[in-house]
Amino acid sequence: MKAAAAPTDTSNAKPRIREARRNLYRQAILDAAEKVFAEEGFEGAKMQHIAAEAGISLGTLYGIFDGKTALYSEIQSTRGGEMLEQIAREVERADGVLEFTLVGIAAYVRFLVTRPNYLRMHLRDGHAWAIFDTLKVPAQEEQWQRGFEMLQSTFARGVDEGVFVPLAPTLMARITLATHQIWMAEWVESGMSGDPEDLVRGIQAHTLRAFCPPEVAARWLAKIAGAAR
Amino acid sequence: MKAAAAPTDTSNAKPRIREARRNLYRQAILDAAEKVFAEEGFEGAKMQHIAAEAGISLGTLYGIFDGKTALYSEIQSTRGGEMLEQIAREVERADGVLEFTLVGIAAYVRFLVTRPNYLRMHLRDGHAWAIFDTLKVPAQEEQWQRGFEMLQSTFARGVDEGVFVPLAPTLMARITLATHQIWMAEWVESGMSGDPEDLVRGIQAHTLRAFCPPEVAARWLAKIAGAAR
Amino acid sequence: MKAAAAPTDTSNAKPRIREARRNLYRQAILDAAEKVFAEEGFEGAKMQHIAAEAGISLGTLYGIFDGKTALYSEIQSTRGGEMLEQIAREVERADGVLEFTLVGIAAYVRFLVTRPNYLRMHLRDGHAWAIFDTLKVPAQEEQWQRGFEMLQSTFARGVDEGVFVPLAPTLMARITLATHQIWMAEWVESGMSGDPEDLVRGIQAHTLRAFCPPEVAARWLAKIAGAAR
Amino acid sequence: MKAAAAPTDTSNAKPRIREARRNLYRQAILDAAEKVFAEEGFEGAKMQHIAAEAGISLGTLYGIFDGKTALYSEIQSTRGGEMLEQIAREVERADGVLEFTLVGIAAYVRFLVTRPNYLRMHLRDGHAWAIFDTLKVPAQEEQWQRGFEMLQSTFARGVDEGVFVPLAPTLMARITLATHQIWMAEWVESGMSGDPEDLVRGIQAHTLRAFCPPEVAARWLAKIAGAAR
DNA sequence: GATGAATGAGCCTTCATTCAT
DNA sequence: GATGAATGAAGGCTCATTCAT
Repeated sequence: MKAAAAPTDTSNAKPRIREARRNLYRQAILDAAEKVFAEEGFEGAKMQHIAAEAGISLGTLYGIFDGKTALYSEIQSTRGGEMLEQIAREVERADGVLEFTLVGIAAYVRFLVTRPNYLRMHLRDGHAWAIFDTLKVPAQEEQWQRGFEMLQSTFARGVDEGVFVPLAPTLMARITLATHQIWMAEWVESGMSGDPEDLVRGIQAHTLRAFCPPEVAARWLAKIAGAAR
Repeated sequence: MKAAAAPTDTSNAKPRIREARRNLYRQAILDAAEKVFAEEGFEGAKMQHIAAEAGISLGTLYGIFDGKTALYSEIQSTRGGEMLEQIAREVERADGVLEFTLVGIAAYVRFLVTRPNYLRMHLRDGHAWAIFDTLKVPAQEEQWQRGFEMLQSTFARGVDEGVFVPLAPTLMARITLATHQIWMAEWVESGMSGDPEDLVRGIQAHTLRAFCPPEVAARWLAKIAGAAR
Repeated sequence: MKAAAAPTDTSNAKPRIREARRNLYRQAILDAAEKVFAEEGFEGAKMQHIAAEAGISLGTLYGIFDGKTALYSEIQSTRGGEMLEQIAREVERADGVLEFTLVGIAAYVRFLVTRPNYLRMHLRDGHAWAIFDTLKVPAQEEQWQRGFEMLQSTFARGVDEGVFVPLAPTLMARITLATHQIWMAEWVESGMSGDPEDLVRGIQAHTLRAFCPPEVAARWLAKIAGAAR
Repeated sequence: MKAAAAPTDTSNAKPRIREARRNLYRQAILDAAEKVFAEEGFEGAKMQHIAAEAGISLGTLYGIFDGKTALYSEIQSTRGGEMLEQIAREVERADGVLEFTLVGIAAYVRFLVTRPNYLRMHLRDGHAWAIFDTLKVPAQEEQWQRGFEMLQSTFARGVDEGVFVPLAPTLMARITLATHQIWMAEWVESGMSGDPEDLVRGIQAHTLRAFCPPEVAARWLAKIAGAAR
């Protein structure tokens, strides 16, 4: 029968190829969804719109993701994981709590700055991450838990070592993130045209001023300025 | 002739009562809506749900407010206005830029802490106020513009006088608000049981550390600690 | 108790007075409804609007009429009855079938011309009266049946006497009415400013031409022209 | 490479089929809507009802038409256009103003008689076309304007040539249409069982009697009677 | 009796999701 | 596997009608 040769028939494709195509779609969908969620928000985003943006059909989309929520969830999970990995990778070569913190900030900002759509989704969620029961999907929560713990424990250590003023580490972590977001929101608003490294230094400086005892802050602020020269 | 008593005459005292009841409903609706918006967000909120929460019918709700957007808008407008007024009233007796800032922070926090539902709506909006084009209703924008200008110009003055480090006033204003919100989010999350005055002092201290030169920060931190004793 | 003297209390009014007031309301409502139905059509008309136009409350309106349909029905019934009565009164002094017809036309037109709102309702209904199953209310049907019979039997007699060409009397009656309506629609459209007597003569002439044998038409057209001098 | 057969390629023959099915639905919807509008009127018609009548779901209906008004508009526009075209086509072979008029009448009647639902919608609108500002949709107005001009200018020419009595062409056009409608309403009411050609001849005869000088009318009435033998 | 505030059924429309082709 | 047409549940809003004051 000639049916087997119909253009859409892929039943004789090797599993490897099938998997590869599936991953291709997956990525295209995630990219498209990120863009649409960034522009329209979760409720405003239409599945049809996402499928069109990805250049596939609704059916294919649903064949790969279970629904709108699952898709959203997946983005948060994937991007969040990537972000955490990248941060973890970069902070490895850091020496000491403060350098660890500053490098982490830089990694975090650099990651988001190169993923503007995810950044915009992130900013849209606002402080949702700071009040966990308003998060749309559990995946977000898990990621944030992991990231938070990393950040929190760093702050806790820093407080112990005296490089940070005595504040609740949780609060410090949240404020740090919120501050980052404000800075990046401004960067988005101004057309994403500013130099991301200025952004990094600005946030680092602010963090030092906000959380370190004066003399510690002064020392490190000088270092940053020196590096920027 | 006693024409004034003709059957169709309603000019007696009725309007007063009518008005009173109307205001009663109005308030009940606003409270209910605030609660529902706080819990479900704008898109997730259902008019039917709001009406039920207010203990009235859909028809009555629509008799008083023009629709979902109008209702949301009204809350933002009213609460936003109240908040700005309260802040303006309290900062009047402040002396100097820094005291002005600290009193303003206290007023802002105290206002929101006593309106938890509005606070939660506020936190839901997240940074929408920081990227103006994502605001849902014009009323919100106007309010924020006014509030922002107040805050910004204060920071600008403070930078000129040397009580603040040299940062862009817009950024300072946004960071301040974001930080407040984080602190309050944590307070909400912990069941709204902590002493709001601790909240006030925490935020004030953080603001001082983050934006003032060390010696200025030190002096005022001492003052705050003294007052709290 | 002083309650008995409250302005809206009418329990001690004499039945005569009560009846009189009721009729007063009745008329006010009918006038208001006629106007609103004329302007907005049946579906577009709002009971609230009608009550306001009549200067009374919705409750009073519903105390006197059973609902929107009943109100509409009542107008059709009342106005239709009035119209038929007036026509019957005027044609009494007519001599012969043709004069009877011409006087009837005049009476019909004069009636509607002095009730522009009812006329507009009438025109809005279009040919509803010509396809009985689209009539909104039974009252309309009864009235039209009576009026139709009058007109039909006149045409039937005229056909017998040879003053009309042989056509189905029902059809003749309907065409006559439709033609009237067109003429009046034009009059309404032009701002109701033309002389109604020109309208009467125009319609009479058209009817003569359309339904009489040539020589009969010619004779009566001359009479009409003569009367108009 | 056989890129044309890639899984996401749909450029084959599918669009043809899709278009065909779409047109099928389109027609089914238009038919259903025509019927429902005919029976219930515009306001009374429910979209759910139309979808059910067409044997499809609401979603599909809305996928093809933008809404109730658009659907109504489309019917008026399409049917009106078809009618005008058919009339224009048939009157082409007419010779002289009077034959032109008679052929036009025949074409108009024959068109509506074969589209009973559109006819009933048409009759429901009543004289709306005679008072343009009551038309529901712009599409209707345009169609009527075009048709009217055709009819009017024919009457105007006929008046000039002396084959019609001197009456305002606008009025003549309107009366003609109203008369047609009455005749057709009767035909509908009687179960649409009468011979449409009788209808045509009846209306033609009436038009001749109503608008032509006696001798002209006599001559053409004889012609019609001859043709019917 | 008079009022008009209150009710809630019902309608148009959207969009996440399914499934026949 | 891929498609996208088809589905229908659900929500915002209106307005005829009722009934407590």
